[in-house]
Amino acid sequence: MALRVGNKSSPSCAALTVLQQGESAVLHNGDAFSLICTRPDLAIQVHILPAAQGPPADAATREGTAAGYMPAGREGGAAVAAPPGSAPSTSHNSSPERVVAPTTQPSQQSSRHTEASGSYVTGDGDLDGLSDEGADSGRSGGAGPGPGSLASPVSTGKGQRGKRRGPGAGGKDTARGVGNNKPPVQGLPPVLLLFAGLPGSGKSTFSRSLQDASTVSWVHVNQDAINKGKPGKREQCVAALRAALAEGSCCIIDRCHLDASQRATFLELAAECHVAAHCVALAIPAQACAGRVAARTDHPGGVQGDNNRAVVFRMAKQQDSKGWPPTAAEGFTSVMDCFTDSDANAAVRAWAAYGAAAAAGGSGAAAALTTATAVGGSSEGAKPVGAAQGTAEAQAAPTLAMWQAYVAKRKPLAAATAITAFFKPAAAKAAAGATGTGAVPGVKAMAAGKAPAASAATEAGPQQAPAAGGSQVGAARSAPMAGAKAEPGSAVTGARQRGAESPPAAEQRPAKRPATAQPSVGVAPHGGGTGAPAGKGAGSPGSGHAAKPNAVPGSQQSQGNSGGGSASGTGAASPSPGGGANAFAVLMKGSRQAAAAAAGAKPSPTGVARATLGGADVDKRFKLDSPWAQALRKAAQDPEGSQQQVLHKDEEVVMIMDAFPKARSHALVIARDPALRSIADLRAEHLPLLEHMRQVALDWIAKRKEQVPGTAAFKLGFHAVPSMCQLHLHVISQDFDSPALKNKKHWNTFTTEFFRPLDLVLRELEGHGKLTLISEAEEKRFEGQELRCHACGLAQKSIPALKSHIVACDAVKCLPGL
DNA sequence: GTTCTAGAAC
DNA sequence: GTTCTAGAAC
Repeated sequence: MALRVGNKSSPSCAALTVLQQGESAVLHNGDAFSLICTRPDLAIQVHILPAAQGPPADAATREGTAAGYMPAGREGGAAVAAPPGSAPSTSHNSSPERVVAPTTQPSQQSSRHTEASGSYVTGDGDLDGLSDEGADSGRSGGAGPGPGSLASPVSTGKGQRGKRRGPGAGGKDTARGVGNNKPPVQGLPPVLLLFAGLPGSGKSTFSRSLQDASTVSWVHVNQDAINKGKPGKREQCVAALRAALAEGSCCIIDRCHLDASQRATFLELAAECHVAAHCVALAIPAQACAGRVAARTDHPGGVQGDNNRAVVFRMAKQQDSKGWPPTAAEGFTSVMDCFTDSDANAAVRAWAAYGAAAAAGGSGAAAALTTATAVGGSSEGAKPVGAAQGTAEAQAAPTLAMWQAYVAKRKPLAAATAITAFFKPAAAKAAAGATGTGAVPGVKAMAAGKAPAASAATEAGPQQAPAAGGSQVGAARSAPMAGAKAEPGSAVTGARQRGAESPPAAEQRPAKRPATAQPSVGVAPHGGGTGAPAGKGAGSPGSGHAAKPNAVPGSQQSQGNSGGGSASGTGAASPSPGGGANAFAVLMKGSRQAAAAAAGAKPSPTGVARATLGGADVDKRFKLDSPWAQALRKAAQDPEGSQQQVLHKDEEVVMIMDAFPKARSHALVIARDPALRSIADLRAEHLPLLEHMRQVALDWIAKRKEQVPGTAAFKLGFHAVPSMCQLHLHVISQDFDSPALKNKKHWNTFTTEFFRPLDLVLRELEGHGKLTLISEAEEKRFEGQELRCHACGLAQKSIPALKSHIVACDAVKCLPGL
């Protein structure tokens, strides 16, 4: 089936390419709607889905709030109950596996999982997951507490709002796991819930919240306290879990689990016990985790205090190479990605619902189906997926459905006309094989370089196994039960098997993209790939920016706006089945206008959409009218007249060296459009320009690295509050070795959230149509933050001390970046 | 954005 | 003595 849409460089065209190769893709057309395309059996289906509603993810993490989840039901509790039609679940194959892994959390989590400090090794119980070398180096770093500090007598039960958990009525004293005094529910299959996340990501808090909120028996096993309240061995955890599962209790295994091999241990256990293994990945930004670790005083493993900040940052840098993020392909029935505390809250609520119906005497399976129906769409043309009713997987369906509803709600906006998800439908391979349209080389690579693949599927009929339904952009990713693999040859199995092959290698993921402390949101699964590989040309289809719009306050004007030509109307509308060419027509009809309209942007007389905050206001806020602030504007207009070396010049941009470089290599790519005075003027229509700016920067970086061997990694980004008029992209090496870097503000404007990485700017523009400016309070906070090494996180007392540290810091040499 | 200055803090 | 901060001026 031949469909021609757009041009070769358009994401939609790329999607069609995928379709024609037997793949499926999910397009998100700005704010207006999402387009789901599939061809599981070579019969292309196109569905226009209403734009998901709801506010963007909260800014809790952006603000660096401490862990501590709100009680279940507080934060839109009712809303997550999957209002009919509100969640455009599209499911078709049961296990759309993400092909692409995240970046992200961007930045904070990248690189190899090298050494961990002694505190981490013992404290978080990953002793068996670390090399001796790593452990040793960590210990030598002195970042962690000594063995003596591990003597915290209390296990995971401590701090539970005053309640010391004891053995539950149902025999919760499983080894040394801590139960919640609730009996196992007859007939409710236990599940194993594996947590993964950095120290300080909130794993234990999650456990306590879940144990409190749930009506069924949950046993919390934490290696930090498995040995009579002290850190123990993995084997002890396994034994405790085995016992608890045998008793019918649901179990939580609370370890960092950044390493896939460590997770495998517990997946094997789940298989052995014939229970489903689910994962909750707490991908909270490392900066926030470090802050929590620094502040806490009651960690049983002693991973606490200011000295352990560095532990978090080190682990964050290392986790990619160890198998982060967790994927359903590993064997998890689902993976929930939590990027914010709100996400975690929702996940708690979702898991607290597990077994609720059964506990109340109802039918878990019926509840599952009911919930699934609520979030599912019609099933025209979709084949039912093998339901696993009666299994833990089926029982978990309401949980997953709630999560999917939450994800759909929290992520109303995805990348404008960008492909955000790929998966191979089960039938595609077979069909492709039958018709000779199998995937061609490059498809997987393309997908691997793209944004994080959200769970995507086509239709989730009421008769389907709810747990199998992937959400439109859900962060819950389904996979087969660890202990009950789907039948060979089934649709489910096919998808899963391919999924298992799909996760890109760490080096393929965009983890090396500019790191950032941007703790916003998270919408896209796993932090979303920040897009195409750094070297990818601007013409690459769907630049692949992760569908992870920043959770920025004040950007809710787009909420509820599914218009822009979408025939789907309001968010409550049901997905439009079929659609076919019409859908594509709508897709291509003014997607940009739709996005702009949704973002509330109004075209100016010059055709440039102005910020909601008027131009004059922006200028006043940014102080762009000062005479001294016009240097870059003049350079844009008259590059030759600039005193700075012109590195590049074309009709759209001028690149010059920064007059006061804050690193050995520090240049600016300046937009020449006079209408672009600052980032406040950016709109979705400027995405191509930004891609061009990126490419110009990348080209220069490549040359620079040849000229200056040993140059540190580069990052690209904008200052949240620019001082100089005219939009300019900073291109800066991470050595920060420069006499012009003199004070705290200089440092923090490049190493805190004041620095807005290009990737995140692109993402926000894709998702929201414009950028949300930080408040003056945030501006001051960022500028005034204490000095910390951007690589290891250690605090420094002064700029001279910081500079000395940077020179000696090994972590600087391993910094991710371009 | 910068430099310069003065005073405070270490 | 060194460093930081704030304000003024550019």
